[in-house]
Amino acid sequence: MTLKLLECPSMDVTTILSNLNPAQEEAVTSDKKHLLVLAGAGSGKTRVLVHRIAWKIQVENFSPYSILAVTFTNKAAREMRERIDELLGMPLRGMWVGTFHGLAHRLLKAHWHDAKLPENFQILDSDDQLRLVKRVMRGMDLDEQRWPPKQAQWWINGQKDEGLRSAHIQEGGDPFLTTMLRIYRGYEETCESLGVIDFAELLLRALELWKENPEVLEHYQGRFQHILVDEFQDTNAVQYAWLRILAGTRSAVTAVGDDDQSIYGWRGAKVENILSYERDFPQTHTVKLEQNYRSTSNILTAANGVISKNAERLGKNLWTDSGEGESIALYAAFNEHDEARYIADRLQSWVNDGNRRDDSAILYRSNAQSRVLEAALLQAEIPYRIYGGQRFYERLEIKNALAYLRLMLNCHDDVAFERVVNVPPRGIGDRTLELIRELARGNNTTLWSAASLVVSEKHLTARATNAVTAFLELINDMSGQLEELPLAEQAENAIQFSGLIEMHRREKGERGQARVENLEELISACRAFEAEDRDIPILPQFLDQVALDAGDRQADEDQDAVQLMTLHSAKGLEFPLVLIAGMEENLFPHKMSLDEPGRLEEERRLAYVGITRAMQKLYLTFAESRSIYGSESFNSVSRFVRDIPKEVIEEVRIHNTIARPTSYAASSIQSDQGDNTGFQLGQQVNHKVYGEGVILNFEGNGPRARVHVSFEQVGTKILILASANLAAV
DNA sequence: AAGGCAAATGTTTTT
DNA sequence: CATTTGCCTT
Repeated sequence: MTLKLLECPSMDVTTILSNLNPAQEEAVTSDKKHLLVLAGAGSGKTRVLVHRIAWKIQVENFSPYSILAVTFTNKAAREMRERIDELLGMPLRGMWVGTFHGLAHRLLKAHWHDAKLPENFQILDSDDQLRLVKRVMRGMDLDEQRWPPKQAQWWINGQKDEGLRSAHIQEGGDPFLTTMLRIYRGYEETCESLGVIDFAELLLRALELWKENPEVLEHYQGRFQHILVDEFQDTNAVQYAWLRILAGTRSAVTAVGDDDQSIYGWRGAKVENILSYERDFPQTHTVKLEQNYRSTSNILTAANGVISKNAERLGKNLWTDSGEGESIALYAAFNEHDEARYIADRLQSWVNDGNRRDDSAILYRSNAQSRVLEAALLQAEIPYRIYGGQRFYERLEIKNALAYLRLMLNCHDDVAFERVVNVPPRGIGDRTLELIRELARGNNTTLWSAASLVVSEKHLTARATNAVTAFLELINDMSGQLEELPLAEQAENAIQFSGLIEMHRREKGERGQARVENLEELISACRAFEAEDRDIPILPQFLDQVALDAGDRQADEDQDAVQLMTLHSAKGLEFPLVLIAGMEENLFPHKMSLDEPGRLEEERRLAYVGITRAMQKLYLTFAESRSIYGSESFNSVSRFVRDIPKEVIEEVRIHNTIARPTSYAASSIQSDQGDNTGFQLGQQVNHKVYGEGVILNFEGNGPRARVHVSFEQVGTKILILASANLAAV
């Protein structure tokens, strides 16, 4: 017994500290009250966090029960827990690890009464929220053209992220503010009466719970002696306030972040929180992690070159002791198709050189860019996997199925009721529904009760009454069968009896098929779901989890595939090979961010994030001509490319010297040039002698046209189309 | 009440 | 260009 106690800690100290560099070790073992770790990209940020937790538990003998670790994404939370378990060699019990939203939810569930919420409050996702905002606005008779509901939703969330309720906001003479405020008030009231809360509300309520209930706060302040926060630069005002109040004067806080990787300002994140930290948490020890273990020095030179142009920085300089590595390739594509083809071609040789596709990624600024890239990969038969885009639990068919499950659990769930009362179509139209809504408002009851009343009091035509009755009975029957069934069977019943699956089966095209498959996927997800608490029925647990987790693991991980994603979703990831497409002004930096210096700096940080994802080889590509929304635009190469020191860049093809059409000429010439030639601008062609190339320009029409082709081997040639014998590739 | 057509509308995203 | 949204007809 004694022997064991003596033996273990010393062994653990070596395990916990082995393979840490001096800065990392300093951060892990720091015993000043608070700790701020400014961790550059690829400097071992998560590692420090995980090892510090292990240090607190195994060396300083803190109970896991007294530790709280907060992240932004479910994925990060899962990963952190796994890595701690792994390091300690056993699963941790009692420690709270979760997202801000997940933890807030947990608190509100435990203290629903003090938080002034109904016990079974529901969480609105942004789609539900938008529907509600629309509903509120319609009730106010606002012109949806003049006041877009999306904008109102955005505005409300912005206020909530700042911790402002409608009552806190001063009304000026500004008609915009007046209207937004009116909507905000109406929306607050509606949420209140429905017993639903949106994502921002989750955080705000949790903060207010503590502010207004000192005894609740006291309990958690006493419990959590150590609070650790990941991605600190992404915290918004409410999250920061939440941390401060929880920490109080006793708890020790560790914040880990990187001001250079703050890319969510548009969502309410405040980099300034890093600056306020040392002021608000006195006795802070600050450690900078600047040694990078990820990238070659050429890649870091490029990254530093880009980020150093930002004025608002705490200042860090990444370095590495690994070698220079390969130079950064820059490709000037003729248009977006040429760009995509080049990328596919580079990926092909990556694989031919014996590398895995999994180790490569194509990054872009906006999702719209993925289409062309996909087409090129498809043609080159390179398997790929797209991240982002629509999330599993946000898909229409999935949300409908979940709405049925929610109704089965609680028929007074108005949000779910509205969603599926006429899906699939069962003859309950707008007129009928409006009557039910009115009745519900008048009697201050739920839609379900109002619908029952409409039936029993025969307010409607026989046909409509029958339709409503059928719906009420359907839900009743389905709820009746709920008892004691495994979750997967409950879901299967919901999908089956509601007619959802039948509706999508009949839907024509691939879309219907995909939706049927998604519904089946939902059943598998139910089968795989494990209840956290065995004493509570499984369905409500599942629905809560689903509300807080987008379910982004849907992509099948089996196949070795190239990863496609936006620069935003690439944060936190790394790949030996990275290709960043669309390095053009107006696209990246995006034209919407050009006017405000602050937003431009954020774009620059995004470029920094993108570049630092690369471990071995980085390609940057841009297109001289790109069609966006059908019309062609000519953008110059991104300023971020120009900020990379020349000596680490290798231009793949000398910029062709052929005068490219000005936008004026383009509109008049392009419509008739190249007609009847069988080829188009930017097309990849093959020539018997010169090899492969891309069509840059036409002179004249038909077979007698002359064509400018840029060949990979021999540069640009001008050929007579009729005698050149070009073959399409 | 449901299906069809014209018009509008396009960053980034987690929870 | 492509997709979604709203309006209008049947």
